[in-house]
Amino acid sequence: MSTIPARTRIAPSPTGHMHLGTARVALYDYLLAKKTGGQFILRIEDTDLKRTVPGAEQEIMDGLRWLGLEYDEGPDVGGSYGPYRQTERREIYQHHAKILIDKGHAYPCFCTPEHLDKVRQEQMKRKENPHYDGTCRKLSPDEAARRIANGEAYTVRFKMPQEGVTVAHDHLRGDITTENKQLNDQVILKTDGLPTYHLAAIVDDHEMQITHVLRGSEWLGTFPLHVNIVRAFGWDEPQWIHLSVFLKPSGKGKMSKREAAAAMKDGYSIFIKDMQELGFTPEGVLNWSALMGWGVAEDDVMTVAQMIERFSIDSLTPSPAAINFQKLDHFNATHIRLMSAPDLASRLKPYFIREGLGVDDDVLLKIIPLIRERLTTLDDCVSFGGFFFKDEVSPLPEELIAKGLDAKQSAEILRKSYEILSALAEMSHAAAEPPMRAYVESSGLNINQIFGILRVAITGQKVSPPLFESMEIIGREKCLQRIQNAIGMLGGMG
RNA sequence: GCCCCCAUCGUCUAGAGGCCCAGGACGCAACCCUUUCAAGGUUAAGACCGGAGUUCGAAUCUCCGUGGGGGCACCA
Repeated sequence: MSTIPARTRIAPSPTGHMHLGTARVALYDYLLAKKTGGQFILRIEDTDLKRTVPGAEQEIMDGLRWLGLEYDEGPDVGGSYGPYRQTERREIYQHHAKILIDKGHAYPCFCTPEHLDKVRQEQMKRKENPHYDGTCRKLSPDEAARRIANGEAYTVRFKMPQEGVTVAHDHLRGDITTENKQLNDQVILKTDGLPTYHLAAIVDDHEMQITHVLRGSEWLGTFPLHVNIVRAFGWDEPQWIHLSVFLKPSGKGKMSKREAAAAMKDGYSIFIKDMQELGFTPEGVLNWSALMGWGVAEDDVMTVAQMIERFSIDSLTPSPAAINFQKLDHFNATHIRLMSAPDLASRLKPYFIREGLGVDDDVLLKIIPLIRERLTTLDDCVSFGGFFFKDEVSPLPEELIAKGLDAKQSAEILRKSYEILSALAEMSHAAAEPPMRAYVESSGLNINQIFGILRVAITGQKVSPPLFESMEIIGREKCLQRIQNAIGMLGGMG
């Protein structure tokens, strides 16, 4: 394991909602930085003005913070390698584009988008690979200078080698060899004076002294370009690590808008901003996404601290991974069970409030042991424990009638229960259960029938936390009142 | 079409030539526990894409197929 402190970065573009893929790369970046005592950096890649959406940058920062992936340097926290927003680094890129031109590694291109489009069409018609035809590569520096002076709009293209091969080294995949004739003279500086990703990322990674570049495998296609740019500058390369992509749950193709919508219908999402609302925890989301692309042999339930402990870029996997939301449920539920009661209580409170329930903090703390292992997502607390915070419950009359009994018999059971329970000074678990069990014994009825009716009367629902523990928390008066109400409902049914 | 990448249970993965008639996790099934629902415990079923090599020996190395994924923009 390398002991050199790693500087890693997550470099999202603010063009839409922050999704799972970004979160997972950020996690690995974070783990590597923390593991080695280095820094984790947020850099906003906003060079495409047309695609930038307002609020997206904030969503990224909120998302990272919600996950607990605090960055050491970034647009809103500063740092000694800023600015951390690429639109604020315009001159840096222009300067570097000029260096490349002066070194003969790049050239101004005056071709219009229309012309380029036409060339591309013709190439495709001839069944050739679409590529830049090299018109401006042949221009003499003098002529190029003259046309620039003339005020002609131009881009800057990187001059790719045309013969031989480019060998790029990826940490997970080894050497990736590409024939240079397959490569293309890509635009690195646009007519608007802003760089494309290819220039911006390379320059920034160097200037910000990034040691490890973790990114999606969708960048493999332009990987040779990137290493050629680094080499043209004469810089040292960072360690390149191309991660696997996420596939949709079926494993057929990557997540699409349509797929994201389908997930939402099932109560899942690939967007970080939705996660909290859906009741997922940062711990669960992190643990889950960490394991898609990271091979851990055993003991796969991990806190972030444990992940830092065990993380290694060598154990990352290069193959595509199908998203499995059931596993998210599992990790989420597991981490909920691992939380301390006060911690869980504070996280649950907003979900009760969201449902318009008034939360008594003492009661909330008391119900934690009762509902904790029943929760898959945090918002499940409402269905399992909402009745604790209501004055009255409204059971469905038909649910008050146990299987095999009629309304009259059920009402009789409730009356008898009332008699037993009202005789108690306190509605404690210890006091209430023995006489009720004795009653079940003597009645000749099934325990599920009697406790079931009582459960519906007390909690208003057929499925609930354990009955007597619940009754203890609800309290004597309220319990007796609820039983009365239920008897009333049954009476009304004739 | 061209280029690149990937390939172990349904899914996520362990496995870096003999420790593997392949281990863990999710899910699934059964049983135990049990006042409902969970949780927990025990058990079961379930995979090395195919074919050639290399080797005494291959899930592990090589090649060829096949399948899957990604890319081929003045987007990232």
